[in-house]
Amino acid sequence: MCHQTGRSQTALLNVLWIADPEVFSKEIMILQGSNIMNINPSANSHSLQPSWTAPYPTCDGFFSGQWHDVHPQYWTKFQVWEWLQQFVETNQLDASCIPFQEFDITGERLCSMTLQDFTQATGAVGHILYSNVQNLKWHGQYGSQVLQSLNVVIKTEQTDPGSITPWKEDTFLYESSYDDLYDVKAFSRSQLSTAAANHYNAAYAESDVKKSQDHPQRASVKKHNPRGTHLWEFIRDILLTPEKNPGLIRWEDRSEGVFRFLKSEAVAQLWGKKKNNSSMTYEKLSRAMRYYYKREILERVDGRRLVYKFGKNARGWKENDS
DNA sequence: AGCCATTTTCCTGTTT
DNA sequence: TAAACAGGAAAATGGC
Repeated sequence: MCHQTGRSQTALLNVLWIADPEVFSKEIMILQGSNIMNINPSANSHSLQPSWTAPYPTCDGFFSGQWHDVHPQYWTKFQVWEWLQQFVETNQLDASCIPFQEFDITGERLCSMTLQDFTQATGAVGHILYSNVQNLKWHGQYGSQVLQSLNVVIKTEQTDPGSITPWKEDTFLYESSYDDLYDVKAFSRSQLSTAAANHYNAAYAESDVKKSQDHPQRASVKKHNPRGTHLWEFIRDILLTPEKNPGLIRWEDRSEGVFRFLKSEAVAQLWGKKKNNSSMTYEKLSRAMRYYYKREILERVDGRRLVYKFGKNARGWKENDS
């Protein structure tokens, strides 16, 4: 298979996990929404010089004219490339995994590619790319805003009507119940890598509101819980709540409580935001995580970067826990 | 005011 | 080489 970084195993798992096209398209849309993607081809490690040279039309509106607004059949070469780049980004793959030169094609050609074409071009990742294209071809939301699409996708995940408010631009500002008021807009626009953060902040702030409304006693501060929510609970809650977790942390082994940070710095930023600490980093967050080993809230997972496992003193992460 | 749990910050060294 | 991991030390934080 193609060359990968040390993340090869987990990257593959990641890809397989994300095979659910609905989840995948949601992630794409969320990430796309914050320009997390680098659309400068020269910055890509592949240094591909695509044949398209026309500058990409400027987006005055919120993401108008980008690949997700258009049926893949009508994608330009740039849009195909953009979609691929997003795929790599979302899955934290090494860019060398994808032979970009094989995709110097228009959307029309892309849509005509068979599964075999994809697997020949990209190996094991091919079937995911193929299914994503098929999904976009037949079930995509086009012609308008990402946000509209996002709402649709979120609605499809909504099992408890009324429990989730669709995420909208104008609902960025939330009144949070117990720990802070997120100026999500100001925060997320200024941070790296945080379309994820945008979405997360909105969802997280809202669920805090809901939690305190439903369970006022839980919102009250418990003994020696100086900051309202412990770090491990914050991490757990991201994992347990898909709408809070647009590709930030992912289960590696759900039943064993093994999980992996996908966007470690973005999570740190969010933790910092929650604690009103703009200088939080993954390095500092991870030090706090390591203290949990001794308390058996976490167990070590040797040899796997960014991977942790809940320990016997961590509560509420198991599937049957409420 | 002081104690305590829980980080946060900083650091040096090691591993991947 | 960069990023992540390890863990000591000390400071900060905020509830009790």
